[in-house]
This record gives sequence, structure tokens and C-alpha cells, in this order.
Amino acid sequence: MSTSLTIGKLALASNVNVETIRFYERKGILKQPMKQGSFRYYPHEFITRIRFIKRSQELGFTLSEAKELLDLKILDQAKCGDVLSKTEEKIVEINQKIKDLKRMKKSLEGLANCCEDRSIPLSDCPILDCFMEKVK
Amino acid sequence: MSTSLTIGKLALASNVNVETIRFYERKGILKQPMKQGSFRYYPHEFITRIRFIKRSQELGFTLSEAKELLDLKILDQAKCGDVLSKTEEKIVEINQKIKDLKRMKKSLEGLANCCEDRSIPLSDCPILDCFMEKVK
DNA sequence: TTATACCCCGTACCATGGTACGGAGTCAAT
DNA sequence: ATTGACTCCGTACCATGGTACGGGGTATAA
Repeated sequence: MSTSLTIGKLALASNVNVETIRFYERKGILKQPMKQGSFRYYPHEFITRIRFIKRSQELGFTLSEAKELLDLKILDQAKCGDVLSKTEEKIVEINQKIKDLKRMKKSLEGLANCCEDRSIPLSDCPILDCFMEKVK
Repeated sequence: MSTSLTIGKLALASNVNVETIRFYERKGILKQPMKQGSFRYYPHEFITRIRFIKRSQELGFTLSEAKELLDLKILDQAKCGDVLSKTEEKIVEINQKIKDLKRMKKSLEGLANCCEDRSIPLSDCPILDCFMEKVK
């Protein structure tokens, strides 16, 4: 039927691997589509769903978080605040990650400053001692 | 012998799991220690080595990168610059990650601003449309 | 000497996000 | 009707960083 896509067409249209779609189904992230015989047939809406999942990943959500968001989107029993809450939690999480990375970076920079001459033997250079300094 | 540690004592002293030490050995991150019979006996130096690995992880290095650093440290054929290079590469990598996270954060914040009333139904709220906006 | 705490090894399992493969079935066009 | 492309399912495998388990051997102290 013209309104349905086989898994291969869906994969092509949403720019993912066929195996990825099957993987998402096994994980319950995409719901099982109608089957005619043994073949899956997807409405075009699934293209949007897969793009939604990919977009969620780009925004830092895991697949199971993407599933939660998609469930809200589909079931449509949800309030705006439900998505907003998840978004705000993710922002907090990202802020924490940025903080951690900045701390690492600072330590690494301090470490790099331990060494003044790149050519001297490691044993005569304090860099590895700096490595073992306590975390700030 | 008093100068050697069994795997359990080493694990205790370096604050990791026994299984973790065996895992590091299988992965070649820690070299095989002397064996008396079938038992592993570790010089105290291994405590420092494991702490070094853990510290490397805290600084954002993967286990295989930690192995490379540890190899430099142990073989001691290395110049200061060898460690410095890896450190500088890691700083670049971390900067990229920070950049990515900031981009995500910005998108999420923009997304959060799409919604003015948390209590309205998701279907009447533009938040999920904002979700599908193109990546800036 | 015997209890028991520790250690051995191999293997399986966890999460995360997929990819790959092989043998069989099916669909569609020529 | 046959071929070739596509799909089916189950399972294994990849990386990353471990944890858990089970059946056996050993070291040590009372």
C-alpha cells in the first residue's frame, strides 16, 4: 500500500539502519507496526518518530529518555510541563557535566604547567607527580 | 612475604574491587605480577599504579589511554613531551565536549522557552515543535 | 588437622547504542 | 514461473568499564 513503508523504505527515509529500527522495536522505543503476513508496514508518521528520537539524542537524552518523551508525544495525555520538567532536568545534568569537564580541564592544564621542557626524561620531570596530586 | 600483597590486599589498599584488578590484567592495563604457585603476589608499587589509573580516569582518560600513560611512566624511556602531548590532546577533546554540551544546553533552553504555561495540553503547546527545530 | 578465608579461572552478565550474519521466507516484476 | 531484492528472526558481536558466579584449589591460624 502506498501509505505504508516497509522497514527498508522507512530506514532510508529516516536515515537510519534497518537494524536500528528493529533494535528500537526490541527495546520498546518504537512500537510494533501493523504486519501484513510477516512483514512490517509503517505509516509515514514513523519517519517523524525516528527523527524525534535522533533529535532527542542530539539534545543529550538517552534512548530510554527519548522513549519517555516520545510516549508523552504520542499518548498526548501529557501536559506541557511534563516535557518541560524533563528538559529542565536535562539542563541541570548538562550543567553538571560541563562543570566536571571544566574541573578536568583545569587539572590537566595545571599538569601541563608542571613541565617546562618537553625533551627532558620523564623521570626528571615533575609532570607525573602532578598527575597524582589530589583532586581540587 | 611481607613485601608482597595478595590480590585481596592490593584491592583493599587501592580501593578497587578484586575483580577490577583481574579485569585490568586481562586487558593488559596492569601487567601480570609474579606468581607463587597459582597465587598472584604484587609489590607495593602496584597500589600506586592502580591509583594512577583511577586518577587518569578522573582526568578524563579512558582505560586504554591510562594504559599508555602508565606504560610511559613504567618503561621510563619517554620524554616529558610524550605525556604532555597526550595531556594537550585531552584538553582539546574536553573543550570539544564542553562546546557540544553548551550547544545542547542552549537548544534545551530555547525549547523550554517555547512553553509559557506548563499546564496546557502538550498538543496545544509548541514545545515539541521546538524540539524538532534544526540544530543551530 | 581442619576450618575458613582467601584465591584460582572461565564465563556470563550489566548498561548503552547499536552492527553483522545466516538461513529461510516473501514480494514484485519480467 | 522464476529471479532478485527485500524481509524475517534469532543470535552473536563491537566498544567501554566493569560486576557476579560457581566449582575447585590453597594458605594460614587455632
